[in-house]
Amino acid sequence: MTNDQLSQTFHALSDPTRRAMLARLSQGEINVSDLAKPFLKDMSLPAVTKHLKVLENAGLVTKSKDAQYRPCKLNGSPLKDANDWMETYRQYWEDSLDRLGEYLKTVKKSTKGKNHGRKK
Amino acid sequence: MTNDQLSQTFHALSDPTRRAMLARLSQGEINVSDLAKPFLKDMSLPAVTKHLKVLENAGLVTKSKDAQYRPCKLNGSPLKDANDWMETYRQYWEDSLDRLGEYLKTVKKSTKGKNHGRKK
DNA sequence: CCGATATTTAACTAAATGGTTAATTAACCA
DNA sequence: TGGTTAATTAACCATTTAGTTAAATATCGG
Repeated sequence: MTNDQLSQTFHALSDPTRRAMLARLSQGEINVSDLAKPFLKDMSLPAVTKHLKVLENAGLVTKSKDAQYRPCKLNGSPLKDANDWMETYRQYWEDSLDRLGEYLKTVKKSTKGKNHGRKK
Repeated sequence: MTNDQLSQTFHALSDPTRRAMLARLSQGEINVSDLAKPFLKDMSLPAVTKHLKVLENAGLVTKSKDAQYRPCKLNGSPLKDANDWMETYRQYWEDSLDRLGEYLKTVKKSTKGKNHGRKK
């Protein structure tokens, strides 16, 4: 995996376990073992710790200390950049009844001629 | 990598080469070797083909046929689900001057007492 | 201090990723 | 037909990932 911020964020989101952890964290702080509980039928605690580490490395989760507990907190700020990146593609998923956009695409295509878009 | 749709989409976005390919594709259809051109100083053509495959598997790119060329087209629709997923976390990255939200977090914390949030 | 709980680290393994070069397939065109 | 271009596939390799079990660390509480 590449280690620029945006790549790390998208990578962290590319796993259902990690997304479920974020979902739980969106309801409030929770320590590691309580956070892990729903996943322990599928994987071990160290496996959960590793997923948590991926989220931490992406900056999506921060841990603090409370006795032997490690309360985890969601930090959404990396999602802002991810969202900004996606925003530039919005027109490509919104129903493209944007006739100007459609028209321009058509024009571009028809100017290509028979040389498959390469120089003569 | 997990193979549910959303995971595949986020995974596809978690690489700068693939994001650059999408950026280029957002300007219009382009065949494989023209799309590959900017990357050939960093990697071979088969490497590009593989990245393209990841984008195809995620449904973000479709290929058609024009003689020996394979024009590639951006398909943004998988980004809709990704965006919808992120949307539910918007409040966690938008500047939280949402005083109600802040207040509720505070309350939750203070009701925990000394038992670290566990049952008696 | 001691035993229990919470969490992390270590050491290992199987499978996936991301790249390579060489070979193959497919279509054009002179 | 035969050479050229476009693209994919095959075979291979190094590194990373995602999991495991077992051991280590840290803090609480009696």
